[in-house]
Amino acid sequence: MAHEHFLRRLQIHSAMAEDDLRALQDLPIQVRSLGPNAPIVSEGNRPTQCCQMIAGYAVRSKIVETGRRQILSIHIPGDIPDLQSLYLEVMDCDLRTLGPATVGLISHESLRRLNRANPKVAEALWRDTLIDASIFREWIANVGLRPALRRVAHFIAELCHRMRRMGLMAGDTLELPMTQADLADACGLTAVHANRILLALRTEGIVDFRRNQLKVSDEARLRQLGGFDALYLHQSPDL
Amino acid sequence: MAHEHFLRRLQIHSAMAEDDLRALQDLPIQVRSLGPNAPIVSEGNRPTQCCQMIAGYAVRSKIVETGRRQILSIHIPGDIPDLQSLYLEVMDCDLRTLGPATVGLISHESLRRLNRANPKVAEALWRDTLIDASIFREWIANVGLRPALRRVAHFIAELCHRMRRMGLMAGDTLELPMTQADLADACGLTAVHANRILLALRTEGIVDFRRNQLKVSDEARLRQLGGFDALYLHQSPDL
DNA sequence: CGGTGGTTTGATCAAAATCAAGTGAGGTGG
DNA sequence: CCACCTCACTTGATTTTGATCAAACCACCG
Repeated sequence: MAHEHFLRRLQIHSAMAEDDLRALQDLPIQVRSLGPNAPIVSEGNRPTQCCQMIAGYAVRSKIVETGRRQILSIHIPGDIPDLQSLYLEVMDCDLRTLGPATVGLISHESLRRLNRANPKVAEALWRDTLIDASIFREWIANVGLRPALRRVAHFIAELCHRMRRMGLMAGDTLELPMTQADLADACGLTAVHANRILLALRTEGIVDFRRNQLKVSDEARLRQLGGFDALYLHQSPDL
Repeated sequence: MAHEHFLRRLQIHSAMAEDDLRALQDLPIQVRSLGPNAPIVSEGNRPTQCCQMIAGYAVRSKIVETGRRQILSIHIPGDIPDLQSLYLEVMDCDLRTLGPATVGLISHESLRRLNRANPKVAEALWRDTLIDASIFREWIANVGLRPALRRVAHFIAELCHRMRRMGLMAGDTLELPMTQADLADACGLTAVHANRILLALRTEGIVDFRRNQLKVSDEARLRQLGGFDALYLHQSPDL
């Protein structure tokens, strides 16, 4: 079922009644499989649909004048990484897959109609974009003032928390098709330095990330190192 | 009139009909004067109202485990820096004034009621929070991968653009009650280094920021240096 | 007049970038 | 099946950027 993760995602922060859920489930969705590193939408585009992650990962990113790339967010199944495009005409960043991924496309038109018809759903989607913004705030602080080791730790801690919460990470390992250069771009580091940080985390016995396999041996220390506190993810209190 | 800047602000990105504007104007608002560096809301709070800037500046910020502070955004008259609190229960960052400021408080209840009654207005406010998020994205890229000089240049270029657009900056100077330490916190630098960067910008004849007075002598070079492109501010095309 | 908070300057240090050269695994075509 | 290629990763040496430490300086204020 294409909507399964999506509904779970929204219910993490917004309580909804049966008919709200049904209305969401009735949204027409067009499923598409994408290869690794495939563009979904790019800066300057004017999309007419939103993209919901069904399987795999995607990242939003920007290129600055010096040619370097910054990853702004990472997205997991259930996320709608470009929900902002529903009310912002033009994309201000790129969105592309990390590994192979499958996404569901939902037209702006059907989403806007649903928003007008169902304020509860509109509120949930709005809240979703607000949490998106909250994560950006945390990332500004992360790249702005944490040293590299803590910065990488925070990134991994957040990812694990979000994956676990969606039931997508059972034990302590995760399939994560991300190169060290990608990780570097997400943390505002160079690939070389990211490599050394990963080595440090490995020898410390905290996390081992190699060959697209992430193994978290000491999640408590990881969180503590990264100063990770899930408050900014705004999940409902009983989760 | 307390709503003046606020309405202008919303109309920068959202076209609204007469009665939408009137509905906004009818929102009950409680005006309050604040001293410099005064807290408005803090991380962990559960506010029941939003704060609209009428005069002066405010910043949102976070403190991380190492004790350092990161400024996440700067707010000018017309902004609603904590609009996100309308649908996010608990504050994930602090909000405080920079210099003396006057703000207008609007209850969540009245805003939520207006949102339900008037979808056009709800859409405008939603869009406002989406632009807020877009600015965060730009800031992640700014602190993540620009060297200090460009970073400060981008910060100042953005501020000038936003002020000018609101009709709050006529010539090339601006009253800006911000210390060099504040500027450093906004750019993820130390105060000492921020000082040296400001010196460089001054001797280059680009901007002169001293004693709360910002003078922009060469805005073109400032923008070019900071790689500033207003796209991410999502103003309507005719502005 | 002496505080105090903000700014300036200098000297030193540490973190991360850059430059450079490998290694190693997987994939393709001869 | 092997040779070769490419891309990701690794490691070392060096340089740059910005942080840290320390000490003045300055303006404003009580």
